[in-house]
Amino acid sequence: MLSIGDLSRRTGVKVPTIRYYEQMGLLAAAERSEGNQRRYERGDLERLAFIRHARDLGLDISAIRELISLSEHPNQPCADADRIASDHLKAVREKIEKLKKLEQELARIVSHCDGDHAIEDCYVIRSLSDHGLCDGEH
Amino acid sequence: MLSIGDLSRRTGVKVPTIRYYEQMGLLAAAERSEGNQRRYERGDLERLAFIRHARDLGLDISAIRELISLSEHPNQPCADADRIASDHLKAVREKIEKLKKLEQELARIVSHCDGDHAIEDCYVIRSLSDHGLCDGEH
DNA sequence: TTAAATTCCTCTAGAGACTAGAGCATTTCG
DNA sequence: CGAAATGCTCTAGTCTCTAGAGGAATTTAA
Ligand SMILES: [Zn+2]
Ligand SMILES: [Zn+2]
Ligand SMILES: [Zn+2]
Ligand SMILES: [Zn+2]
Repeated sequence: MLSIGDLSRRTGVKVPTIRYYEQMGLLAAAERSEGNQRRYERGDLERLAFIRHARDLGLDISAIRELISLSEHPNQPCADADRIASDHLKAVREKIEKLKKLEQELARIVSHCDGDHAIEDCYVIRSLSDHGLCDGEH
Repeated sequence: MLSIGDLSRRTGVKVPTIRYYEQMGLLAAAERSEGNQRRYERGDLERLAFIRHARDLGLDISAIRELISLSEHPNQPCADADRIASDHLKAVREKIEKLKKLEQELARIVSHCDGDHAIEDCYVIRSLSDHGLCDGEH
């Protein structure tokens, strides 16, 4: 039986975060010691590692909740799990595209300023005041 | 004199957001009508457009607050403004790098699953359970 | 065995950048 | 003049945690 601190050390998930996941319904409510402290076993360790890995890949809590509930029906088809992952991949790609546009615009703005003149002539300030100076939309 | 709704229509910033910016100290507290409604003039329009553009470029409230206070000292050197923009550009680039790693990993995971088998054999679920199947870190 | 050190408990609040809604007041238009 | 549109303040909710208060349980060392 592991304490919440043990679980935390073994998974790299902070103690309050573990309690938060329990509250959000990702982890089943743990058994308790006589003194009301949480006690975990191997299965909880695995599930928390699953959650952690999914979070690291950027999935949100509700997606993880779905994935967990899917994984509890091993004989069902995996189409839903596939869709969740594909949707997330799509969202990540869209985010990258947006950030790339920002990056281009910001790089252009920064390149016009050598940091060595007065604010009133500064291209950084001027281009923030006037989107007309930008190349694209954002 | 413009009402808050006029300002909103002309800048594309929603009314509650304008009030929020005032509360955060980005916009000066507006003059008021006899009936206590906010009244704006041209200068406020320009400042709000500045804020909006900076937000669209991903700068956060505190960076914008700094930029505004810098722009009120037109004769000072622009090194600080330059630094704020460069730091932000750097942060955007780092975010892109992280997302690209996620994208690769997710694309790999999704490509191993055709969505047409049982959950217990599903590569999506298995790779979430085991980071060892991943190519890189995240 | 007992005292000290560590870990644990619950609950509340805060982060960031808004957004939604309640309940009421003012302004505008026909 | 009366209805519709717009405005006001205040509170609470979004999301994923994180920090802290105040107190209880557990572990370690003397
Ligand atoms: Zn400059
Ligand atoms: Zn622009
Ligand atoms: Zn599959
Ligand atoms: Zn991984």
